[in-house]
Amino acid sequence: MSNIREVARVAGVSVATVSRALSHPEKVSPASMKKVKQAIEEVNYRPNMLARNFRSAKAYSIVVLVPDIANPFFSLVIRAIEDQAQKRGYAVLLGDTQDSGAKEKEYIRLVETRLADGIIQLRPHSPDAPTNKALGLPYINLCGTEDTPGPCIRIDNVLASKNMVDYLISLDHKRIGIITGLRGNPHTMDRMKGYKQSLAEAGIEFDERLIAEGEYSIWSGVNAANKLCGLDKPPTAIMCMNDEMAIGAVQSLKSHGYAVPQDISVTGFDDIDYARYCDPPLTTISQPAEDMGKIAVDLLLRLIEGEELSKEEHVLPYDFIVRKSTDKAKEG
Amino acid sequence: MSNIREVARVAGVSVATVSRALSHPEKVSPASMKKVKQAIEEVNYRPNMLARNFRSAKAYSIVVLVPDIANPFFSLVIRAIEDQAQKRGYAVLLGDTQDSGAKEKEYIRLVETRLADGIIQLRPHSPDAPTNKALGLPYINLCGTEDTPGPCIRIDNVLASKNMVDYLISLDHKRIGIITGLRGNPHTMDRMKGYKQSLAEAGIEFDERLIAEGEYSIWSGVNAANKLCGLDKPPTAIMCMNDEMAIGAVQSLKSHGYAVPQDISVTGFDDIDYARYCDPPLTTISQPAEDMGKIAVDLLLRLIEGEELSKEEHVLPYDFIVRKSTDKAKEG
DNA sequence: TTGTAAGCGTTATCAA
DNA sequence: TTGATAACGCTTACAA
Repeated sequence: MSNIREVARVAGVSVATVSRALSHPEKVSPASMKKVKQAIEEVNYRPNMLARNFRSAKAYSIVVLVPDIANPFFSLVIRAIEDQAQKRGYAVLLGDTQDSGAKEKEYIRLVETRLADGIIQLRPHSPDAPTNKALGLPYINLCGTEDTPGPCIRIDNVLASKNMVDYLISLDHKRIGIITGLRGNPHTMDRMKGYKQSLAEAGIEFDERLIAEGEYSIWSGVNAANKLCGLDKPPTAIMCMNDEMAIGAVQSLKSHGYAVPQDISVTGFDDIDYARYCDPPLTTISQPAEDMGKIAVDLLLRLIEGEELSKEEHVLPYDFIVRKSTDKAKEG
Repeated sequence: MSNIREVARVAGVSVATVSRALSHPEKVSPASMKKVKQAIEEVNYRPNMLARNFRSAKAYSIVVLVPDIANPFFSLVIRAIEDQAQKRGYAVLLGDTQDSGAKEKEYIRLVETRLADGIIQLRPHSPDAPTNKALGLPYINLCGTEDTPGPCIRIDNVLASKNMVDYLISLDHKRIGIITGLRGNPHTMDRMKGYKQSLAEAGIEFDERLIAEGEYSIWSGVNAANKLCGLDKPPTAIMCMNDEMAIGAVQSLKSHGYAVPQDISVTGFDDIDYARYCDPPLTTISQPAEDMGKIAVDLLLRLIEGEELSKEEHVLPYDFIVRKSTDKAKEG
């Protein structure tokens, strides 16, 4: 494979001139430029970026850590990250952790060993995650919560959740079930907080029995809804902490003979593509996935370029989307 | 940041010994090993992989080109690719092309400039794609068709499609509509071929009017189904070339007052997660996404390591999955 | 504007 | 088993 020396030889100039022609064209005379270009053509030269990166001590790549790339909401965000990163000249290293601390660690090592310049992590902050010990590395948290230390980009989950319950209450619902994520998950805690706030404001007593724990998968939504169906007095509305669980819940309710929304209203969270096409289409919260991804990249690159952002927080607006999965409560 | 020289100095050995201690531990005496390990701890040394890669002229990373990461089937495959690549010591650079030739080119350049060692592309072969001109680079095609040149991993789309139509015919369907992808797409062509084969074998005449063109999105499935609904004699079954279009079709049929499957049967392709949870759950073809991803990585690494695989083809088995979206035809 | 040459951190060759 | 040293391809002072 041809290298810069070869080009210099063919062009009849020095390697420095070739290097300059490529990186700082303004510092090279038109005559040299032409010779260099011709030589590059002639020997079919492709700069060795491995050498350039090594020399400049930058990898021009960022790691994106995600618990599961198959989650449709995450893949939307990642698509935006990839796009913006490429525009800014960075490659995206995909780190699908599957919630494994070991995998997470390996990706952190990529940054420690200079193979990547920084990390964007999609998931709420967790105090015992390896990413916390790697502090000092350029790191941006995406989709986190208020408790996330360092720069983060998110929506206000408490508020969004409260909005949703407020809306259900405005439809005269009083027994509002909730299908949560795992108890310790910060999203779960935030969204639960909004749920409780809304109930409290409306003077509705909080009822422990109306809570069913899931873990953000469709299947867990089915199970949780089964549990709520089995109550003496099932809820007239169920708020789910994401769309997948809502889709599972709807399926479960139907199989138990309940019509959605006539008998029971169901709501989701995230507004993934399928929220719009399932039956009935889901009332849900839409997070600005594309903006989040783009902002995350821009912020991370500022960190990589040495800027200090100690606690920059971007709380983005969300959309409240009403579709057909919610209706007036049957009973007063 | 500390380097190998620093470690050598602290350990009181030469840089060569430190390097060997890390890469070829068996060539180092226990005594030196111990000193090196201590020194590494002491100065908190992390090898600079940028330098290692440069020196060894390998990036230890592969590019995965995908038309759209938000497609659930692709994300399943990518998850498997990431997992296997990490196990083999390679990083995955995500290239979401959005069907843009320009983006595709930039990722090919990553390989040409040594920043990546090879490419796995998820999508059928297309004669005018930039990836074809980049021949000579380690390249594996995934989810392609029979026409794909070079090593590829796929299922037999013609056969799978024929199986599906055979099944519908066995349920007494005779007017079987088909919602296709874009006409020129090799998957579309293969699956259409299977459709026609099955009809021909059953002695059912091919009817141009029963074809509706989509482009593999939910929305296009809605549109295509709208068209089929408008026929004088709508089909009694509709085979869709992927699950997304099937989900869209089901929604359209319902909104036109048709019950699925009582009035019209619908089938999908790919068996994405939602196929199982939509209403009704889809009869579909399941592709072995995980095996495909794993095999692709193993094959690509063989190419990267210099092996010749000129035309290795892996045609994997698929599963035929019967769920509730198909039923006996109403009329004889 | 151009060329010479040092140096980035590692690995590998060779000699001891 | 170890150490000295050249080399990988590029960028960039510095000198001309």
